[in-house]
Amino acid sequence: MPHVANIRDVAREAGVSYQTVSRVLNGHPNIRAETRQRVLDAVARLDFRPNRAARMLATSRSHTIGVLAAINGSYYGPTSSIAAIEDAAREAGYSTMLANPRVVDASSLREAVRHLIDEGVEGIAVLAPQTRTAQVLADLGAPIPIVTMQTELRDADAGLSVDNELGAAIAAQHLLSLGHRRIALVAGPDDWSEALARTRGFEGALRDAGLEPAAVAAGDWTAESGYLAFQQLRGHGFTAVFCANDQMALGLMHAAVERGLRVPEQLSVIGFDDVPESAHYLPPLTTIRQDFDELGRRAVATLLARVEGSPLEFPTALPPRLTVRASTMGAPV
Amino acid sequence: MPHVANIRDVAREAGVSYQTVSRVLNGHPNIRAETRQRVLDAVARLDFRPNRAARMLATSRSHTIGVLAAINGSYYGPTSSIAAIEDAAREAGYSTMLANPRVVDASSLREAVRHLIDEGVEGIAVLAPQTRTAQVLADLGAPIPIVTMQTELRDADAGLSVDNELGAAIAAQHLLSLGHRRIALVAGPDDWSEALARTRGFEGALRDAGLEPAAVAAGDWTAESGYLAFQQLRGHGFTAVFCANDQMALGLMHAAVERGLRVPEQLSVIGFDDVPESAHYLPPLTTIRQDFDELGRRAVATLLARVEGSPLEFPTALPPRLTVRASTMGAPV
DNA sequence: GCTCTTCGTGTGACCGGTCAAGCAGATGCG
DNA sequence: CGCATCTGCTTGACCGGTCACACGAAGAGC
Repeated sequence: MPHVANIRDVAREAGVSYQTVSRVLNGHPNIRAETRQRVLDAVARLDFRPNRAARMLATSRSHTIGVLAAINGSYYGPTSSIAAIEDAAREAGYSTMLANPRVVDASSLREAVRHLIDEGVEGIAVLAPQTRTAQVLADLGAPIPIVTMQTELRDADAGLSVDNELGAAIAAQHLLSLGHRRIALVAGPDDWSEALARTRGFEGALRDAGLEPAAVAAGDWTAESGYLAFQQLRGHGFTAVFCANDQMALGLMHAAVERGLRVPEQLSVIGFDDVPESAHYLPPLTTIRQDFDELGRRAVATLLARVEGSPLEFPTALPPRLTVRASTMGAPV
Repeated sequence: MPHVANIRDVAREAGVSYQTVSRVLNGHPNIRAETRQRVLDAVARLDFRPNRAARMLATSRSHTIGVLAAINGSYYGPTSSIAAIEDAAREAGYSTMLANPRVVDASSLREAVRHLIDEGVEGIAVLAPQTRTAQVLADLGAPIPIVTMQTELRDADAGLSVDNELGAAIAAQHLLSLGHRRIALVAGPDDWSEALARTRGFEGALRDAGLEPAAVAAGDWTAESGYLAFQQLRGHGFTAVFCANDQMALGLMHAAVERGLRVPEQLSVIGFDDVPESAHYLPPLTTIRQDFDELGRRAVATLLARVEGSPLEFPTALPPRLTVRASTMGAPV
C-alpha cells in the first residue's frame, strides 16, 4: 500500500507548519506570496489530495448534495435532469450522491432521505413528483434544505417545474384553434402532481371555450398504458386527444392505427415532453417541450443558495413550448 | 442547531464506555447480552446515527461506490443500469456517488475517476462504452477496482455486457431465416465498443451465409441519425435492415415510410435493446432484448467482490433475446 | 523610545469514530 | 492452591484535517 501524502508531509516538504498549509489550501489571506508558492510546489511534488473525510469531520460540511430520484415509466426527463444536476453541482464544487427508492411511498421516501442525511449531504433534490411527496418531505422536518422538482405546489419551489398547467392549456388551445371540439384526454396517474396540473390546464382551457373533455382515461406514463387507454376511449366520438406525455401518445397512436384510424386525418394527437424520439414517431408528434436541463440547473442553484443562506429564488415556472409536427391537423368536417 | 448524539453520549446514557458502544455497533463478540441491550436501548432513545465521516476517517473505508456514466443519445439502458446499481449497492450497505463527464475523452475520464477517488469511493462502475475507455482506465493505474460495463473486451469484465456479437448475429439470422438476402446495416458510432461488436456479429452471420451487407451507414444512436442513415442507404436495393439500436430503427422507419416504403411489407427492420416504447412503434419493432437490470446487479457484485478480495466473477456475457414483433416479415419476391 | 496594531506563522485541542493494549474478575487445568 | 486463559469492559492513541488562540517581528502613532 503506497503511502499517500497528508498535510503534515506537505508541511515538512515545504518547511512550514501544517497550519500554514491548511491556510494556503483554503485561500486564507495573510500568507506571504513566497511561502504560498513553496507550499503549492510541495503539494504538486507530493501529489497531495486533501482527505475529504477528515475535512468533513472537522468542518461538518460534506460539499455533497443528494439526488433522490424515483425513476419509473419515463426515463428521458428525470435522466436529463439528473445529469444536469450532477454537472451543475460539480461546477460549484459539490459532489452528488444518489438514492433511488424503488417504490415511492412514505416510508421509502423517509428512508431514502434519512440515508442521504446519514451520508452527510448538505441538501437534497427530489425527483419524485407524486402528490404525496411534498407533504411527506415537509413532515420529515429534515435538518437540511430539500427542493422538490416538478411539484405542483405554488410555493418556494415554483421555479423548479415547467408550468404544466400552462403547457396543457397551450396543447388544448392548439387543438381548439385547429377547429376540434370533441377532444379526449389521456391523463397521467392521479397521484402525480404533474399529471394533475396537466389535467387542470387542459380542462381549464376547454372550459374557457365552453367545452368539456369528450372522454377521459388515465395511464401510468408508459406507452403500453396509452395503448390501453385508446380502447377505453373509443366509441366516444372525439377528433383529437391530448396525452399527458409522449410515450402514452405513442401507445395511443399505435392502438388508433390498429383500429384503422388515420392520424392525423381522422384523429389529431398531441403529447407532452418532446422526448428526442417523438420527432420520429409515425406520424411525428406534436408536443409540448420541457427544458429538463434548465430544471436541473435551477434545482442546484436553489439548493446551494439555501445551503449557504443566500436568498436566490426562481419566482416563475419555466415556460413550456409548443412544438408542432405532423400528428395534429384541422378537425375533419 | 440541535445537538446530535455522538458515541460518547450513547455511552453515558447506557452507563458503559464509548468503546463498548463501538463494539456493539460493529457486531463484535464478547459483549454480554444484557450490556448489548442497554446500549441498543440508548441508541434508540437518542436516535444515534454514527457519523460516516468519522468512521471513514478512522477506517479509511467509505462504503461508497462511484458510478461514472456518460449519458448521451440513449437513455433507457444506462438509466436502468444506474438504478439497478444504486439498488444493489444499497442492499449491500454501500452508497452511490455519481460522476457524469459531459464528453468522453481521455482527460474528462481521468478527471472524473480522480474526482471519485478523492471522494473516497472504494470502486467505480463505468458506463461509458467507447472503445478508448477501457484503455484510458487501464493506463490510469487507479488504486481501486474499476469495472467497465458494456465493453467489448473479452476480459475479466466479460460478464458485464450482453453478448452484443451474439445478439447481432441472432438479428441477422432472423432476417436470413425470413428469406432476406439483401440486408443493410445501420451501425452505431465506430468509437463505441458495443457498436463494433454488433457490426461484427451482424457481418459474421452474413458471411456464414455467404453474404455481405447490402449497404452500411453509421449513426450516433439517436432517432435522428437513423432517419438520416436511410437517406444514405436508399438506392442500394435492400429488403431488410438491422439497426444497432431501437431509436435508430425508429428514425429509419420514419424516413422509409416518408419515401413511400411499407414496413414490413417492402422493408423489414430489426433493432436492438427492446426499449419499452418499441412495442408501440409503428409497426411494433422486432428487436433484441438486453437485461440492463441484471447488468447493473452484476456490476455491483463484481465490484464488491473485488473490493473485498473475494473471487466472484461472471464468466459469460448475458444472453440477448430475440423479440419478434411486426416490423419484420418474409422477403418480398 | 515605548506601546499598539497588523501581519505572518506556529501550537494545542478537537471533530467522532476505530484500533491496540491493558486490566480486573471468572473459569480451567494440573 | 497457583498459574494460565478467557471474558467483558476501559483507557489512550490515532485517522487527517480545521479552529481558536498565542506569539514574535515589523510598522504606526505618540
